[in-house]
Amino acid sequence: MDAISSLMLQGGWRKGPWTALEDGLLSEYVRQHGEGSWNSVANLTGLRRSGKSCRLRWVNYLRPDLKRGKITPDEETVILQLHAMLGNRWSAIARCLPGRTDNEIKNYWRTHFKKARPSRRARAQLLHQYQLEQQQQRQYLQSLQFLQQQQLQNQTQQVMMSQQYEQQSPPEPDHQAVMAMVNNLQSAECYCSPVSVPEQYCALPADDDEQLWDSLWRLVDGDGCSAGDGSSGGEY
DNA sequence: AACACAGTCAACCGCCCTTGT
DNA sequence: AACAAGGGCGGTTGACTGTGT
Repeated sequence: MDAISSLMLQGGWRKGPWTALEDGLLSEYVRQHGEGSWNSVANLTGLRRSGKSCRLRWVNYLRPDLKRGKITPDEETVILQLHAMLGNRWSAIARCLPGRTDNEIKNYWRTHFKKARPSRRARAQLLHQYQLEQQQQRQYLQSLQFLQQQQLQNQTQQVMMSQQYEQQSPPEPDHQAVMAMVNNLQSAECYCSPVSVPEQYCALPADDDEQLWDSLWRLVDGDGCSAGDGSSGGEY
C-alpha cells in the first residue's frame, strides 16, 4: 500500500486554507521537480493535499511570476475586449494578461460585470466605449457622404467632358452612367460599414441611463456580443 | 457599538480532454 | 478500441473584510 492510499484510508485529503508550512513544502517540491506530476506531491513531500489542490495552489497563488495587486484600467480594458470575443474562456483571457490567473480574471468579471450592476468605473468605461463607437459611426457616415458627393461630382464632370469632346455639342450628362455609379457607391457602403450599431443601441433614448444599462446587460448576458459562448465549459 | 449587506478572493467540485497502456 | 490517470477548465461556494445604517 502506497502513501497516498494509506492517507485516504486515514481520513482523506486535507481541505481548506493553506498554511505557510504547506506553501513552503509545495514551493520546495516545485523548485526541485518542476511543475507537473501533481499527484506525486503528497508522496514526495508528505503534504496531505490532493494533486489538484496542489496544482491550484501553485498556479493561483505561489507561482513567482504572479502579479499582485489590483487589476489596472488597461487590464480591465483587455478583459472586456477579450471577453466580448472569447466569452467565458478565462484561461485564454488570462494568457493575454501576464501575471494574472484565470481564477483572478473570473472573479473580477463576476464581481464587476456579471449580473447586477457593475462598479461605477466599469459602467463609466462601458458607457464611454459605447459613446465612442457611436461617434466613430457618425464620423464615418459623414465622411462617406462627403466622398460620395465628391465622386459623383467628378464622375458627372468626366461624363460631360467626354461627351463634349466626342460630340462637340452642348454638354448633356449621361444619366445612366451616373445612376450606375451611385448604385455602386450605395452597395459599396454596405460592405464598408464599420461596426454596426445593434438595434438595442439605436432604440435607446440617449439620456435614459437605466434603459441604456438594461440594454447593455442584455447584450452581455444574451447572445449579443459574447461570441455565442453562453454555455458552460468544454466548447473548444 | 452592533448588525446587515455587499464585495472580494481562495479554494473546491465536477466535467471534459489528453495521454499512456 | 477501451479504459484509467492526470491535468485543465469553468462554475460555485464560503470565509473574510469593508461599508453603510
